[in-house]
Amino acid sequence: MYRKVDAKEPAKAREQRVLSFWREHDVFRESERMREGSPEFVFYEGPPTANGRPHPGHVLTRVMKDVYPRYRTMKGFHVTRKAGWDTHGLPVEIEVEKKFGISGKKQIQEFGIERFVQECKNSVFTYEQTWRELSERLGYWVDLDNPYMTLTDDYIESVWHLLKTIYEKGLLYKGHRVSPYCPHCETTLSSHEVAQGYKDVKDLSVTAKFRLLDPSEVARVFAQGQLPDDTPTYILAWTTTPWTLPSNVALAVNPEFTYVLIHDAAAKENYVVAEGRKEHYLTEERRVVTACTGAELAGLRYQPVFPYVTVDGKKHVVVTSSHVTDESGTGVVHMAPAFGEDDYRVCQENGVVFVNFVDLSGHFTDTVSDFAGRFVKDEQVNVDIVKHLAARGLVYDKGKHEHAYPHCWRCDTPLLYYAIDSWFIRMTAIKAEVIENSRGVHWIPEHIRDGRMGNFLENLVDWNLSRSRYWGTPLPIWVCDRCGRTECIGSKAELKERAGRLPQELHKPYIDDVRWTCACGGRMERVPEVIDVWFDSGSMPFAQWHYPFENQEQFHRLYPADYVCEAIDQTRGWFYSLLAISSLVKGMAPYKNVLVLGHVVDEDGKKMSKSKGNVIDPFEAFDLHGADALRFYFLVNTQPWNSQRFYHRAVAEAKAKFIDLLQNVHAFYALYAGIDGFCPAEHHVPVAERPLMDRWILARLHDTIRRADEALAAFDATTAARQIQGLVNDLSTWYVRRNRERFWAGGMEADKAAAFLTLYEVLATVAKLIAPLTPFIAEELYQNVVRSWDETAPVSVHLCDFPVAEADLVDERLLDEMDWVLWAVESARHLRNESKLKTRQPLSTLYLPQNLEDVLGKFTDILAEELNVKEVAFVQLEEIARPELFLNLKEVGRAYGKEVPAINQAAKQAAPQVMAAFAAEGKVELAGRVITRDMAEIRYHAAFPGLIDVSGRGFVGLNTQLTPELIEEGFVREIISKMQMMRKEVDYEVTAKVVFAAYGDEEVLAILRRHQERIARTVLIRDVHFGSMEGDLTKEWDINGKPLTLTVKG
RNA sequence: GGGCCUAUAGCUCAGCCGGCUAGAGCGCACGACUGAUAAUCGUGAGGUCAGAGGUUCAAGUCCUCUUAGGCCCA
Repeated sequence: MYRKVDAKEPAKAREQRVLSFWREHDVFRESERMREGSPEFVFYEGPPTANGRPHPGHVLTRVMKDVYPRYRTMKGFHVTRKAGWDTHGLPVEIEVEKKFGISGKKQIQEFGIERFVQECKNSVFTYEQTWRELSERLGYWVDLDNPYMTLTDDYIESVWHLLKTIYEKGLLYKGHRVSPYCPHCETTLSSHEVAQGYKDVKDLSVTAKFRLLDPSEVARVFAQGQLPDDTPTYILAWTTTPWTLPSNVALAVNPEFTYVLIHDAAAKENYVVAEGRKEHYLTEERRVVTACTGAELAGLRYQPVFPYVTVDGKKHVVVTSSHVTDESGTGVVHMAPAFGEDDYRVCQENGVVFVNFVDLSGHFTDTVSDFAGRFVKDEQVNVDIVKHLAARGLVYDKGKHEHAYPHCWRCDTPLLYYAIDSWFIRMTAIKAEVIENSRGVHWIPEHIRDGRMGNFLENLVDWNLSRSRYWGTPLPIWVCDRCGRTECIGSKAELKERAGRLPQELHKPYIDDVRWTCACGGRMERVPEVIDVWFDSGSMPFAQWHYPFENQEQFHRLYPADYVCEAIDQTRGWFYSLLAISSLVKGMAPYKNVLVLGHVVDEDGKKMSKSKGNVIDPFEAFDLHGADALRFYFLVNTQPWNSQRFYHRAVAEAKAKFIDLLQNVHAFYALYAGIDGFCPAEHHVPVAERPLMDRWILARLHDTIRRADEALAAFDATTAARQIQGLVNDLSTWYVRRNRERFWAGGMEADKAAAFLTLYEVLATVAKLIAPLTPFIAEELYQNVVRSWDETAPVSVHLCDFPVAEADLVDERLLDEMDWVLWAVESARHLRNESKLKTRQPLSTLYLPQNLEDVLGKFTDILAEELNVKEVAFVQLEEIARPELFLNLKEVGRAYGKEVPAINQAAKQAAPQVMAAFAAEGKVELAGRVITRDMAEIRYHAAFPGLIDVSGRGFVGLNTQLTPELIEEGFVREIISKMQMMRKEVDYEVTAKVVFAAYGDEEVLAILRRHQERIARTVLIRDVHFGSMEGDLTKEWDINGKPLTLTVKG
């Protein structure tokens, strides 16, 4: 009935067996089914993208995502675990571009948008099988057969519904965003992409002259004294992008800076620059006339350097901005709002007009009549622009400027900073609410709340929703080409009502063909953008159920989440997008508990990345150590929000210290329970009637259940894992080791039954206790220990309830007392070690403090056996030891010099009360000198033949005097030990009786004869033959220095 | 440049509300045990608690600054 356990079986084989068992009995689904109707523990799965291979970090995430749902299921909750896939976005497009060797929008258009989009769709699930396998091998239970996928029409429709809700609240608006932009690929680049493409280049730079208008105003600001009011005054501004000058609409100065007015006597004109830059603009001909602050310059109007900006509104004025520095140029920055993020912002803040004279391919529009159609980053264009200015006397200076400028990582084209039409969600309007919602969330670790997330929300900006790409959820906004009327569509039904038809799918390019006629007679056409993929994933609480079009009940039952978990980089990613959308639509946080994980790093604490080549393949780790070992390592190693080092040696260690240890105890139990055909149902020994050791390990067990339960309830699996590891370690290294003999006693006396029952109860409970943490070994243990005889028990450990700590079994006092026992054992072993007398040599007496008799008295059997002594005596220290006041001569010498000999003499003769006084007060007077604690200590010497050890907790003494009887017994133990080793080496069944033959030293043989019966009983010997014999194994031994040759035969 | 986290033995980590001589595992050396046996146990060596200053009767722990590393963002 018990399967014999091969503790050396590779973990992979064991786990494969468990996996097929789970499949066969549909255990995962059953675990959900059996809790239907129970309170819901709501878990949201953050969707990964399946077009890349999983990384060790994904293993950690999945472990932490799995543990708590499993735990809660066992605690009686229903946990819906719907998988999800994040399918849209630029990374997918780039994979397809790579596959077909194309790059950039033009080539995509040549490739065909329909074909491109279909290829994206095909590529999305490239690694789905690998991800499935990862989940399965890891024992990550999630419903991969009914996942939500962001690319389905249902999902998109739900997202549209959310967008329309936001639109109707007036929070969705169109603006511009200045982004790094490649005019060749006609796409914006992410900061990551930009960072890849910096190159040092020499660009033409120019310091242009902007003539101030309104001489009277200028005269008022600068009290320019004797200079005629009509002296032309120019503000100087330096730029490395002359092509932006035709779009100039303002000049920015720092309001805090001082600006000086420099008069050039030769040219009879004035220049304005920041004071911090003035030395670069002074010559013999020039002098500083006067100065004013940047703030005072604000509002001055100037003559535009090009005539193209004709739009009505505020333009060509001096504005202020604190971002202006005086580290280069003139301390004045020319503003072209379409071509710089700061420019755009400053112009917006100051109500200055917006113009853009460069088309999407980077060429001047017709408005710039002198340069129309020319590419702005072309060097000659910039030269021509400068010449054009120079011809009109508007160039102060020109030169070449070398700087790092970003280039497209794909096509090497210099990037433009370029204002793109963008749709925004006005997050700033609900900022206070978002912050409040976040503050109500239980962030784990807590510092995320006010730290990373809190700071991020304090600096909240509007959400730039649109992406001018192809593969994504289309922004459902239609605009009339005549009257500009806009409409946001919130469902397929609405779309059909407007357009009279639906596209074949809600993706580009199909959706772009859906048009209708506006009330004004114009044509309603969709804006070209798709949306940020973060909006997709943040919509999942709604869209995973196709809410509100279907599954209203599911949605309401499963919102908000009790638990989500991702790595820390999701703070501004998924955690934020979920929070933002929920706050916008529902006015509340979408989750209650958020576990934020650290990153998985390599052995040296470096990030694992493909480029460094230090990524450990998760599958290799599964094969090598097994999923349980991986899971346990991640759980026990450190709290999961710290970064975790991951390397094979560390996982192997976790396996050895927990999985293997437990499997060893399991093997031990299976072996002897098998031999005796032990069936727990057939025996009953009340716990109160079991030996102390049994009561102790049960107390230890139930104490651990309580602690582990508390920890898991608080999302602290690390503490739970550590508690359980401690239990398993005590079980193996103390309980089983100390009680082995009870399991191989003959028959089935009450004591033996108690031992079996106790070990059974512990193992059966541990199986359930570890089920959420290490589900494979838990199942293995449960099947063999419980299900092998109890067919009424649930089919799988994962269908069981979590163990309940029984308070009356947690005997705190007993736990405390066993701590003292272990202290005594350790101290005594230390003495054994010092005495050089091996444990097989019995000794007469172990001395322990009398005041511990109450605590240790009932454990004398255990102590005597463990330490192999005949007697445990509880005594006063003074009875067995003599104290000595031992001086630290170096310290005493430092204080009292040549008086040391006299003081030392006094110390050696110190009366007991002197020593008692020193012990109590830490100082005493010797030979007229004060001896303090740092100068002396009290040492104890054994007053009996043996050793003594005195520590803060108490003392332990070991009598090492040997008698002939003790020596003879030592020989017996030695002979038994050698015989057992031989049995093991031949590998007889543990119950097989054997024959031994012996010859050698007469004294040893005499001892063997005298104790033959006892030896035979212990070693299971049928017959001892004195002399030589043919057998299975013959060995020559050294028995305490005397030769003995043994032969064994089955 | 801003923010967050981390720093304790050769390595990986504990260390509660500030409180006895700062612990564990691994590794190393030595020893032991043995019907779990490529398992197990003990002992030993190994510490500037990153550095400096402060608060306190008392600081690894609280405060300030510095240094180094990691992460997020500009």
